[in-house]
Amino acid sequence: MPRPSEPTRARIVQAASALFYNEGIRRVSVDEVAAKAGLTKRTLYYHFKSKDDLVAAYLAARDQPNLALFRTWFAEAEGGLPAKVEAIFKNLARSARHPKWKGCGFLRTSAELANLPGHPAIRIGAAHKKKFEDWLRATFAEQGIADPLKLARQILLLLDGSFAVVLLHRDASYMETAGEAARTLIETALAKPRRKRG
Amino acid sequence: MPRPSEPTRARIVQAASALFYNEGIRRVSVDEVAAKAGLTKRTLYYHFKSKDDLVAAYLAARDQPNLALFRTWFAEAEGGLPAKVEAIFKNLARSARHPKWKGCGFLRTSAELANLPGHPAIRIGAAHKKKFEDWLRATFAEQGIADPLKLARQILLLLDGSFAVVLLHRDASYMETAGEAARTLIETALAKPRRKRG
DNA sequence: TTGTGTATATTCACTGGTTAGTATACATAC
DNA sequence: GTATGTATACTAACCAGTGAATATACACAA
Repeated sequence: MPRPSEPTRARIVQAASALFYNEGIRRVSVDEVAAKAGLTKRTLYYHFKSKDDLVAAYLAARDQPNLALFRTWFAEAEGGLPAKVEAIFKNLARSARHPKWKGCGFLRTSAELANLPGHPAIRIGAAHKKKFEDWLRATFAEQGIADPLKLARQILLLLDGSFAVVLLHRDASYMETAGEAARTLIETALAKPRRKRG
Repeated sequence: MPRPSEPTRARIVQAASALFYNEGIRRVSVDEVAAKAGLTKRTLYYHFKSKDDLVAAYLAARDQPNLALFRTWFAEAEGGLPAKVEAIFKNLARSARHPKWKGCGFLRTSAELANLPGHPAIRIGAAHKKKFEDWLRATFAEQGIADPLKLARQILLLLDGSFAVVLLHRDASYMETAGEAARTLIETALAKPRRKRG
């Protein structure tokens, strides 16, 4: 087992993240990543066995920070469940108004690599979205919502829909519209009987 | 004014559409498109001034047929407004279960070209989605819904969200879940007073 | 009917640049 | 003196776009 040089590896992932997110995966060459990381391509290939491997590392590094951000926005919001979920959308809208914002890296990667269904990076993206969905589901279940998985998936659909739509139109207000829809769905679910709907 | 050779041009767009949709825009070379169309690259460049021009033509060719399909699904569905909108999602789920399905070409293009915000192809995609949104808005307005634009945008968010999520997970059942959410939102909007909500 | 000019349409062969990945050698640490 | 880590220099393929020549069709004059 080789002991990997973590600072170097981390520096490469950081450079790759910035370039892949800003320019697109197929647009960015391994040479560019190496140059941005301040080392040669050959060194990069010492730490990563292929470009695909590097792409997977780029998304893996985004997994936990992204989830933590969503959880923080939820936890710090005032109000009940609908307001706390809607706060995620409001915070996301604020992020999306930053000029460097370019959508969701996981979704954009799955769109760009749609011809390679089993690609490691796509698997990491799918796992990331599943974790978010499961966190929402558990949160809804705690609140006694009748079908927490379905509601979690509907919120996820609105969230990922707003990533896609805002990227296309460059109009972050769609995220607030999605937040209102999420609020409506949650309020409707809360108004239903706790066990199973009839 | 040159008289363009329409059959040749159409054949190129057809070849480009299949390749760009299946493999991704940056993955596909102009040589591949020319080969698939049965002519040389130089001939292709007689009909299109650049690859970007060809990408724009690929999406422009999908605009009207896609909209017509949605309108047909809506028109042919039984039941009231919620059921007719939900029918769009059900039909989309059926399409998405086809093994060659790879998401929404407009959204995937905007994801792949996110580093080129003003790209002609992105403009065509944005216009396409606006047309769909406006058709929904007009339909909702006819039914006396209080805020038809907001509801239309929420349905669009669910639709584009299902494109993104189903592409990532390769699980078309998310489209049916999105359809249920759409139904809930429309039923809630129909239950509200017709003019403005208080 | 035949010749000729012109715009449309197509091909071959090429350029200059880029790309993922590698063979080999060298450095550094312990 | 051996593991780890870095750099130089290279390959073989690919890629967007172009220069120059040619083929085809059709209008119109002789």
